[in-house]
Amino acid sequence: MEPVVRQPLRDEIRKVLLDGLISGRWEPGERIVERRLAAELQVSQAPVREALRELEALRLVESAPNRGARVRGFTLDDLREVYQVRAGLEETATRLGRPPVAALRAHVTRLHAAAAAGSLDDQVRHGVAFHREIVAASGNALLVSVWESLGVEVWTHVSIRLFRMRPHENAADHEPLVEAFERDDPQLGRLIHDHVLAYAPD
Amino acid sequence: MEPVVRQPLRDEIRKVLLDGLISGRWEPGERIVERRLAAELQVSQAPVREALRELEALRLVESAPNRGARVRGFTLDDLREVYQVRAGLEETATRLGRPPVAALRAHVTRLHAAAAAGSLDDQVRHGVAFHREIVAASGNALLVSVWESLGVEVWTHVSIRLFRMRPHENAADHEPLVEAFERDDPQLGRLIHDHVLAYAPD
DNA sequence: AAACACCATATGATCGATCATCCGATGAAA
DNA sequence: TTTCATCGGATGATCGATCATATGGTGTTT
Repeated sequence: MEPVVRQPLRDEIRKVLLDGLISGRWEPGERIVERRLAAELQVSQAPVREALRELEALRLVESAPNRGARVRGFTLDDLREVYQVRAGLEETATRLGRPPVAALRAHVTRLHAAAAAGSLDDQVRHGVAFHREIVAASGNALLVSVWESLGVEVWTHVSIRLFRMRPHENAADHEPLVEAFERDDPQLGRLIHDHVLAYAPD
Repeated sequence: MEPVVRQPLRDEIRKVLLDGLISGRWEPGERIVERRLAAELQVSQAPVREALRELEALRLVESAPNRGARVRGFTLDDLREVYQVRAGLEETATRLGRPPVAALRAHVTRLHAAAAAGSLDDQVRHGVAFHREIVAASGNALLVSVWESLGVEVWTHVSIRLFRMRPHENAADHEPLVEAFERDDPQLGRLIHDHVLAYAPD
Protein backbone atom coordinates (compact mmCIF):
# COMPACT_ATOMS: atom_id res chain seq x y z
CA MET A 1 0.00 0.00 0.00
CA GLU A 2 0.98 3.58 -0.45
CA PRO A 3 2.19 5.14 2.76
CA VAL A 4 -0.17 7.74 4.13
CA VAL A 5 1.38 11.08 4.91
CA ARG A 6 -0.02 14.25 6.32
CA GLN A 7 0.14 16.99 3.75
CA PRO A 8 2.62 19.64 4.78
CA LEU A 9 1.35 23.15 5.06
CA ARG A 10 3.27 24.24 1.99
CA ASP A 11 1.28 21.78 -0.13
CA GLU A 12 -1.98 23.26 1.05
CA ILE A 13 -0.67 26.72 0.29
CA ARG A 14 0.46 25.61 -3.14
CA LYS A 15 -3.06 24.36 -3.85
CA VAL A 16 -4.53 27.69 -2.84
CA LEU A 17 -2.12 29.50 -5.11
CA LEU A 18 -2.78 27.14 -8.00
CA ASP A 19 -6.48 27.62 -7.54
CA GLY A 20 -6.04 31.35 -7.59
CA LEU A 21 -3.95 31.27 -10.72
CA ILE A 22 -6.31 28.95 -12.56
CA SER A 23 -9.38 30.89 -11.57
CA GLY A 24 -7.76 34.19 -12.38
CA ARG A 25 -8.03 35.55 -8.87
CA TRP A 26 -4.55 36.89 -9.50
CA GLU A 27 -3.84 38.75 -12.68
CA PRO A 28 -0.63 38.28 -14.67
CA GLY A 29 2.06 40.65 -13.50
CA GLU A 30 0.56 40.99 -10.05
CA ARG A 31 2.94 40.92 -7.11
CA ILE A 32 2.63 38.05 -4.67
CA VAL A 33 3.84 39.41 -1.35
CA GLU A 34 4.97 36.65 0.96
CA ARG A 35 3.90 38.27 4.21
CA ARG A 36 0.59 39.48 2.94
CA LEU A 37 -0.33 36.02 1.70
CA ALA A 38 0.93 34.47 4.92
CA ALA A 39 -1.30 36.79 6.93
CA GLU A 40 -4.32 36.03 4.76
CA LEU A 41 -3.82 32.30 5.16
CA GLN A 42 -2.87 32.70 8.82
CA VAL A 43 0.42 30.92 8.45
CA SER A 44 3.98 32.14 8.64
CA GLN A 45 6.19 33.32 5.83
CA ALA A 46 8.29 30.16 5.57
CA PRO A 47 5.82 27.71 4.03
CA VAL A 48 4.56 30.43 1.71
CA ARG A 49 8.08 30.91 0.39
CA GLU A 50 8.42 27.20 -0.21
CA ALA A 51 5.12 27.04 -2.05
CA LEU A 52 6.17 29.97 -4.21
CA ARG A 53 9.36 28.18 -5.15
CA GLU A 54 7.33 25.25 -6.39
CA LEU A 55 5.17 27.51 -8.50
CA GLU A 56 8.33 29.08 -9.83
CA ALA A 57 9.50 25.65 -10.95
CA LEU A 58 6.22 25.32 -12.83
CA ARG A 59 6.99 28.70 -14.40
CA LEU A 60 3.70 30.08 -13.12
CA VAL A 61 5.37 32.82 -11.13
CA GLU A 62 8.68 34.50 -11.72
CA SER A 63 11.01 36.06 -9.22
CA ALA A 64 14.39 37.66 -8.82
CA PRO A 65 16.58 37.78 -5.72
CA ASN A 66 15.36 40.35 -3.22
CA ARG A 67 12.60 41.43 -5.56
CA GLY A 68 9.91 38.96 -4.72
CA ALA A 69 7.57 36.96 -6.87
CA ARG A 70 4.93 38.01 -9.33
CA VAL A 71 2.40 36.18 -11.43
CA ARG A 72 3.95 35.47 -14.75
CA GLY A 73 2.68 37.25 -17.83
CA PHE A 74 1.78 34.29 -19.97
CA THR A 75 2.23 34.70 -23.67
CA LEU A 76 1.31 32.67 -26.72
CA ASP A 77 5.02 32.03 -27.16
CA ASP A 78 5.16 30.38 -23.76
CA LEU A 79 2.29 28.20 -24.73
CA ARG A 80 3.91 27.26 -28.00
CA GLU A 81 7.06 26.29 -26.15
CA VAL A 82 5.14 24.01 -23.85
CA TYR A 83 3.53 22.22 -26.77
CA GLN A 84 6.82 21.83 -28.59
CA VAL A 85 8.48 20.25 -25.59
CA ARG A 86 5.44 18.12 -24.80
CA ALA A 87 5.33 16.86 -28.36
CA GLY A 88 8.96 15.78 -28.14
CA LEU A 89 8.56 14.15 -24.75
CA GLU A 90 5.48 12.19 -25.72
CA GLU A 91 7.09 11.02 -28.91
CA THR A 92 10.05 9.84 -26.86
CA ALA A 93 7.64 8.07 -24.55
CA THR A 94 6.05 6.07 -27.34
CA ARG A 95 9.48 4.88 -28.40
CA LEU A 96 10.15 3.53 -24.95
CA GLY A 97 6.91 1.75 -24.21
CA ARG A 98 3.30 1.25 -25.18
CA PRO A 99 0.34 2.01 -22.94
CA PRO A 100 -2.50 -0.49 -22.45
CA VAL A 101 -5.01 0.34 -25.16
CA ALA A 102 -7.91 -0.41 -22.82
CA ALA A 103 -6.80 2.37 -20.50
CA LEU A 104 -6.59 4.80 -23.39
CA ARG A 105 -10.07 3.85 -24.50
CA ALA A 106 -11.37 4.44 -21.01
CA HIS A 107 -9.93 7.94 -20.96
CA VAL A 108 -11.46 8.74 -24.34
CA THR A 109 -14.83 7.47 -23.14
CA ARG A 110 -14.68 9.76 -20.11
CA LEU A 111 -13.61 12.57 -22.40
CA HIS A 112 -16.72 12.02 -24.52
CA ALA A 113 -18.89 12.01 -21.43
CA ALA A 114 -17.31 15.20 -20.11
CA ALA A 115 -17.82 16.94 -23.43
CA ALA A 116 -21.43 15.78 -23.54
CA ALA A 117 -21.97 17.02 -20.00
CA GLY A 118 -20.30 20.29 -20.90
CA SER A 119 -17.87 20.02 -18.04
CA LEU A 120 -14.79 21.98 -18.96
CA ASP A 121 -12.79 20.83 -15.96
CA ASP A 122 -13.48 17.20 -16.70
CA GLN A 123 -12.57 17.60 -20.32
CA VAL A 124 -9.21 19.00 -19.34
CA ARG A 125 -8.73 16.37 -16.64
CA HIS A 126 -9.42 13.37 -18.85
CA GLY A 127 -7.64 14.80 -21.83
CA VAL A 128 -4.53 15.22 -19.72
CA ALA A 129 -4.99 11.76 -18.25
CA PHE A 130 -4.90 10.26 -21.73
CA HIS A 131 -1.51 11.79 -22.39
CA ARG A 132 -0.24 11.03 -18.92
CA GLU A 133 -1.02 7.38 -19.59
CA ILE A 134 1.20 7.46 -22.64
CA VAL A 135 4.06 9.05 -20.78
CA ALA A 136 3.73 6.66 -17.84
CA ALA A 137 3.92 3.73 -20.23
CA SER A 138 7.45 4.74 -21.13
CA GLY A 139 8.58 3.15 -17.90
CA ASN A 140 10.98 6.07 -17.54
CA ALA A 141 10.33 7.74 -14.20
CA LEU A 142 12.46 10.72 -15.10
CA LEU A 143 10.48 11.28 -18.28
CA VAL A 144 7.30 11.19 -16.24
CA SER A 145 8.62 13.68 -13.77
CA VAL A 146 9.86 16.02 -16.48
CA TRP A 147 6.51 15.83 -18.23
CA GLU A 148 4.66 16.52 -14.99
CA SER A 149 6.93 19.48 -14.37
CA LEU A 150 5.47 21.11 -17.45
CA GLY A 151 2.25 21.56 -15.50
CA VAL A 152 0.16 20.62 -18.49
CA GLU A 153 -3.12 20.77 -16.63
CA VAL A 154 -2.57 24.20 -15.15
CA TRP A 155 -1.29 25.66 -18.38
CA THR A 156 -4.30 24.31 -20.21
CA HIS A 157 -6.66 26.00 -17.79
CA VAL A 158 -4.75 29.25 -17.85
CA SER A 159 -4.58 29.36 -21.61
CA ILE A 160 -8.27 28.63 -21.98
CA ARG A 161 -9.04 31.55 -19.72
CA LEU A 162 -6.45 34.03 -20.95
CA PHE A 163 -6.40 33.26 -24.62
CA ARG A 164 -10.00 32.11 -24.88
CA MET A 165 -8.78 28.95 -26.49
CA ARG A 166 -11.48 26.43 -27.04
CA PRO A 167 -11.06 23.32 -24.91
CA HIS A 168 -9.24 21.37 -27.53
CA GLU A 169 -9.04 18.14 -25.63
CA ASN A 170 -11.43 16.88 -28.17
CA ALA A 171 -12.49 13.28 -27.83
CA ALA A 172 -12.64 12.77 -31.58
CA ASP A 173 -9.04 13.85 -32.01
CA HIS A 174 -7.97 10.99 -29.83
CA GLU A 175 -9.73 8.18 -31.66
CA PRO A 176 -7.14 7.86 -34.43
CA LEU A 177 -4.42 7.68 -31.83
CA VAL A 178 -6.10 4.85 -30.00
CA GLU A 179 -6.43 2.97 -33.27
CA ALA A 180 -2.79 3.61 -34.09
CA PHE A 181 -1.79 2.21 -30.72
CA GLU A 182 -4.01 -0.76 -31.33
CA ARG A 183 -2.36 -1.70 -34.60
CA ASP A 184 1.04 -0.68 -33.21
CA ASP A 185 1.51 1.75 -36.03
CA PRO A 186 5.19 2.26 -36.84
CA GLN A 187 4.44 5.96 -37.37
CA LEU A 188 3.09 6.25 -33.85
CA GLY A 189 5.81 8.58 -32.63
CA ARG A 190 5.17 11.07 -35.37
CA LEU A 191 1.41 10.78 -34.93
CA ILE A 192 1.61 11.64 -31.24
CA HIS A 193 4.04 14.42 -31.91
CA ASP A 194 1.81 16.01 -34.51
CA HIS A 195 -1.31 15.46 -32.46
CA VAL A 196 0.16 17.41 -29.56
CA LEU A 197 1.69 20.11 -31.71
CA ALA A 198 -1.59 20.61 -33.52
CA TYR A 199 -2.91 22.30 -30.39
CA ALA A 200 -0.10 24.83 -30.30
CA PRO A 201 -0.91 28.42 -31.31
CA ASP A 202 0.27 29.29 -34.79
CA MET B 1 24.43 44.44 -19.75
CA GLU B 2 23.29 41.74 -17.44
CA PRO B 3 22.15 43.09 -14.10
CA VAL B 4 24.50 42.21 -11.28
CA VAL B 5 22.92 40.54 -8.29
CA ARG B 6 24.37 39.45 -5.02
CA GLN B 7 24.18 35.68 -4.71
CA PRO B 8 21.74 34.67 -2.02
CA LEU B 9 23.05 32.42 0.71
CA ARG B 10 21.08 29.48 -0.55
CA ASP B 11 23.00 29.59 -3.81
CA GLU B 12 26.31 29.43 -1.99
CA ILE B 13 25.00 26.55 0.06
CA ARG B 14 23.82 24.77 -3.05
CA LYS B 15 27.30 25.07 -4.50
CA VAL B 16 28.82 23.56 -1.39
CA LEU B 17 26.39 20.67 -1.56
CA LEU B 18 26.97 20.12 -5.26
CA ASP B 19 30.70 20.12 -4.66
CA GLY B 20 30.29 17.57 -1.93
CA LEU B 21 28.13 15.33 -4.06
CA ILE B 22 30.44 15.50 -7.06
CA SER B 23 33.55 14.92 -5.02
CA GLY B 24 31.97 12.08 -3.10
CA ARG B 25 32.29 13.78 0.29
CA TRP B 26 28.81 12.42 0.90
CA GLU B 27 28.06 8.83 0.12
CA PRO B 28 24.82 7.69 -1.50
CA GLY B 29 22.18 6.97 1.10
CA GLU B 30 23.73 9.30 3.65
CA ARG B 31 21.39 11.55 5.59
CA ILE B 32 21.72 15.27 5.13
CA VAL B 33 20.59 16.81 8.38
CA GLU B 34 19.46 20.37 7.95
CA ARG B 35 20.59 21.65 11.33
CA ARG B 36 23.93 19.90 11.28
CA LEU B 37 24.77 21.32 7.87
CA ALA B 38 23.55 24.74 8.95
CA ALA B 39 25.85 24.64 11.96
CA GLU B 40 28.81 23.54 9.88
CA LEU B 41 28.28 26.36 7.41
CA GLN B 42 27.39 28.79 10.21
CA VAL B 43 24.07 29.74 8.70
CA SER B 44 20.54 29.07 9.79
CA GLN B 45 18.29 26.23 8.81
CA ALA B 46 16.17 28.19 6.36
CA PRO B 47 18.59 28.69 3.46
CA VAL B 48 19.83 25.13 3.88
CA ARG B 49 16.29 23.86 3.40
CA GLU B 50 15.92 25.92 0.27
CA ALA B 51 19.18 24.65 -1.15
CA LEU B 52 18.12 21.08 -0.42
CA ARG B 53 14.89 21.63 -2.31
CA GLU B 54 16.85 22.66 -5.35
CA LEU B 55 19.01 19.57 -5.17
CA GLU B 56 15.86 17.56 -4.84
CA ALA B 57 14.62 19.04 -8.10
CA LEU B 58 17.85 17.85 -9.69
CA ARG B 59 17.12 14.42 -8.23
CA LEU B 60 20.44 14.41 -6.42
CA VAL B 61 18.83 14.04 -3.03
CA GLU B 62 15.52 12.49 -2.12
CA SER B 63 13.25 13.33 0.75
CA ALA B 64 9.87 12.58 2.23
CA PRO B 65 7.73 14.80 4.48
CA ASN B 66 9.03 14.88 8.04
CA ARG B 67 11.76 12.41 7.19
CA GLY B 68 14.47 14.67 5.90
CA ALA B 69 16.74 14.41 2.94
CA ARG B 70 19.34 11.88 2.01
CA VAL B 71 21.81 11.53 -0.80
CA ARG B 72 20.21 9.58 -3.54
CA GLY B 73 21.43 6.09 -4.32
CA PHE B 74 22.26 6.50 -7.98
CA THR B 75 21.74 3.45 -10.16
CA LEU B 76 22.57 2.58 -13.72
CA ASP B 77 18.85 2.71 -14.42
CA ASP B 78 18.78 6.34 -13.33
CA LEU B 79 21.60 7.08 -15.65
CA ARG B 80 19.91 5.31 -18.53
CA GLU B 81 16.77 7.36 -17.92
CA VAL B 82 18.74 10.57 -18.09
CA TYR B 83 20.28 9.63 -21.40
CA GLN B 84 16.95 8.56 -22.86
CA VAL B 85 15.33 11.86 -21.97
CA ARG B 86 18.36 13.85 -23.07
CA ALA B 87 18.40 12.07 -26.41
CA GLY B 88 14.78 13.00 -26.96
CA LEU B 89 15.21 16.60 -25.89
CA GLU B 90 18.26 17.19 -28.05
CA GLU B 91 16.58 15.62 -31.03
CA THR B 92 13.67 17.96 -30.48
CA ALA B 93 16.10 20.86 -30.26
CA THR B 94 17.62 20.13 -33.65
CA ARG B 95 14.16 20.18 -35.17
CA LEU B 96 13.55 23.65 -33.84
CA GLY B 97 16.78 25.37 -34.71
CA ARG B 98 20.37 24.97 -35.79
CA PRO B 99 23.39 26.08 -33.78
CA PRO B 100 26.21 28.11 -35.34
CA VAL B 101 28.68 25.54 -36.60
CA ALA B 102 31.61 27.74 -35.62
CA ALA B 103 30.57 27.57 -31.98
CA LEU B 104 30.32 23.79 -32.16
CA ARG B 105 33.78 23.59 -33.67
CA ALA B 106 35.15 25.77 -30.89
CA HIS B 107 33.73 23.43 -28.26
CA VAL B 108 35.21 20.41 -29.98
CA THR B 109 38.60 22.11 -30.17
CA ARG B 110 38.51 22.80 -26.43
CA LEU B 111 37.42 19.21 -25.89
CA HIS B 112 40.48 18.01 -27.78
CA ALA B 113 42.70 20.28 -25.74
CA ALA B 114 41.18 19.09 -22.46
CA ALA B 115 41.66 15.47 -23.45
CA ALA B 116 45.25 16.15 -24.44
CA ALA B 117 45.85 17.91 -21.15
CA GLY B 118 44.21 15.06 -19.31
CA SER B 119 41.79 17.37 -17.54
CA LEU B 120 38.73 15.39 -16.66
CA ASP B 121 36.77 18.40 -15.44
CA ASP B 122 37.43 20.30 -18.63
CA GLN B 123 36.46 17.36 -20.77
CA VAL B 124 33.12 17.17 -19.01
CA ARG B 125 32.66 20.93 -19.11
CA HIS B 126 33.28 21.33 -22.80
CA GLY B 127 31.48 18.18 -23.75
CA VAL B 128 28.41 19.48 -21.97
CA ALA B 129 28.88 22.91 -23.52
CA PHE B 130 28.70 21.34 -26.97
CA HIS B 131 25.31 19.85 -26.22
CA ARG B 132 24.11 22.96 -24.42
CA GLU B 133 24.85 24.91 -27.58
CA ILE B 134 22.57 22.62 -29.54
CA VAL B 135 19.76 22.96 -27.04
CA ALA B 136 20.12 26.72 -26.84
CA ALA B 137 19.86 26.93 -30.62
CA SER B 138 16.32 25.61 -30.42
CA GLY B 139 15.24 29.08 -29.38
CA ASN B 140 12.88 27.40 -26.95
CA ALA B 141 13.60 28.72 -23.45
CA LEU B 142 11.47 26.06 -21.85
CA LEU B 143 13.39 23.33 -23.60
CA VAL B 144 16.61 24.86 -22.36
CA SER B 145 15.35 25.02 -18.82
CA VAL B 146 14.07 21.44 -18.90
CA TRP B 147 17.39 20.25 -20.29
CA GLU B 148 19.29 22.17 -17.63
CA SER B 149 17.08 20.64 -14.98
CA LEU B 150 18.49 17.26 -15.91
CA GLY B 151 21.75 18.38 -14.31
CA VAL B 152 23.78 16.77 -17.05
CA GLU B 153 27.10 18.04 -15.77
CA VAL B 154 26.62 16.81 -12.22
CA TRP B 155 25.27 13.45 -13.30
CA THR B 156 28.23 12.98 -15.59
CA HIS B 157 30.66 13.61 -12.76
CA VAL B 158 28.78 11.39 -10.37
CA SER B 159 28.55 8.54 -12.82
CA ILE B 160 32.22 8.73 -13.68
CA ARG B 161 33.06 8.43 -10.01
CA LEU B 162 30.48 5.86 -8.96
CA PHE B 163 30.35 3.67 -12.01
CA ARG B 164 33.92 4.24 -13.10
CA MET B 165 32.66 5.19 -16.51
CA ARG B 166 35.34 6.49 -18.76
CA PRO B 167 34.91 10.14 -19.61
CA HIS B 168 33.03 9.52 -22.78
CA GLU B 169 32.81 13.11 -23.88
CA ASN B 170 35.17 12.08 -26.56
CA ALA B 171 36.20 14.75 -29.00
CA ALA B 172 36.29 12.32 -31.92
CA ASP B 173 32.66 11.31 -31.34
CA HIS B 174 31.62 14.87 -31.96
CA GLU B 175 33.34 15.39 -35.30
CA PRO B 176 30.69 13.58 -37.37
CA LEU B 177 28.03 15.66 -35.69
CA VAL B 178 29.72 18.90 -36.57
CA GLU B 179 29.96 17.76 -40.16
CA ALA B 180 26.33 16.76 -40.18
CA PHE B 181 25.37 20.19 -38.91
CA GLU B 182 27.56 21.74 -41.57
CA ARG B 183 25.85 19.97 -44.44
CA ASP B 184 22.49 20.34 -42.70
CA ASP B 185 21.98 16.59 -42.80
CA PRO B 186 18.28 15.69 -42.88
CA GLN B 187 19.06 12.81 -40.52
CA LEU B 188 20.48 15.20 -37.96
CA GLY B 189 17.79 14.54 -35.40
CA ARG B 190 18.41 10.83 -35.43
CA LEU B 191 22.17 11.32 -35.39
CA ILE B 192 22.04 13.46 -32.26
CA HIS B 193 19.61 11.11 -30.63
CA ASP B 194 21.82 8.09 -31.26
CA HIS B 195 24.96 9.96 -30.31
CA VAL B 196 23.57 10.78 -26.90
CA LEU B 197 22.02 7.39 -26.35
CA ALA B 198 25.27 5.68 -27.24
CA TYR B 199 26.66 6.84 -23.91
CA ALA B 200 23.87 5.23 -21.93
CA PRO B 201 24.67 2.06 -20.00
CA ASP B 202 23.44 -1.12 -21.70
C1' DA C 1 15.33 71.84 -14.13
C1' DA C 2 18.61 67.96 -13.69
C1' DA C 3 21.50 65.13 -11.07
C1' DC C 4 22.52 63.40 -6.96
C1' DA C 5 22.75 62.15 -1.93
C1' DC C 6 19.94 60.87 1.71
C1' DC C 7 16.21 58.87 4.23
C1' DA C 8 11.77 56.13 5.06
C1' DT C 9 9.06 52.30 3.92
C1' DA C 10 7.97 47.80 2.14
C1' DT C 11 9.39 43.45 1.85
C1' DG C 12 12.57 39.54 0.71
C1' DA C 13 16.25 36.89 3.23
C1' DT C 14 17.80 35.06 7.21
C1' DC C 15 17.78 33.98 11.96
C1' DG C 16 16.89 31.65 16.54
C1' DA C 17 13.30 29.37 18.88
C1' DT C 18 9.35 26.38 19.25
C1' DC C 19 6.07 22.87 17.70
C1' DA C 20 5.19 18.32 15.76
C1' DT C 21 6.59 13.95 14.00
C1' DC C 22 9.39 9.99 13.50
C1' DC C 23 11.99 6.29 15.38
C1' DG C 24 14.50 3.57 18.36
C1' DA C 25 14.79 2.13 23.24
C1' DT C 26 12.52 0.35 27.13
C1' DG C 27 9.70 -2.42 29.61
C1' DA C 28 5.10 -4.57 30.57
C1' DA C 29 1.78 -7.96 29.05
C1' DA C 30 0.70 -12.13 26.59
C1' DT D 1 10.28 -14.80 23.23
C1' DT D 2 6.99 -11.90 20.98
C1' DT D 3 3.95 -8.05 20.82
C1' DC D 4 2.68 -3.77 21.88
C1' DA D 5 2.25 0.69 24.51
C1' DT D 6 4.98 4.43 26.13
C1' DC D 7 8.73 7.57 26.43
C1' DG D 8 12.51 10.56 24.98
C1' DG D 9 15.82 12.26 21.76
C1' DA D 10 16.70 13.78 17.05
C1' DT D 11 15.16 16.47 13.62
C1' DG D 12 11.86 18.31 10.06
C1' DA D 13 8.19 21.98 9.88
C1' DT D 14 6.69 26.16 11.25
C1' DC D 15 6.79 30.41 13.66
C1' DG D 16 7.76 35.34 15.01
C1' DA D 17 11.39 38.54 14.88
C1' DT D 18 15.34 40.77 12.84
C1' DC D 19 18.56 41.98 9.13
C1' DA D 20 19.36 43.75 4.56
C1' DT D 21 17.97 45.32 0.08
C1' DA D 22 15.16 47.74 -3.30
C1' DT D 23 12.31 51.54 -4.30
C1' DG D 24 10.38 55.91 -4.20
C1' DG D 25 10.20 60.47 -2.08
C1' DT D 26 12.56 64.75 -0.49
C1' DG D 27 15.75 68.11 -0.27
C1' DT D 28 20.22 69.99 -1.88
C1' DT D 29 23.56 71.15 -5.20
C1' DT D 30 24.77 72.48 -9.79
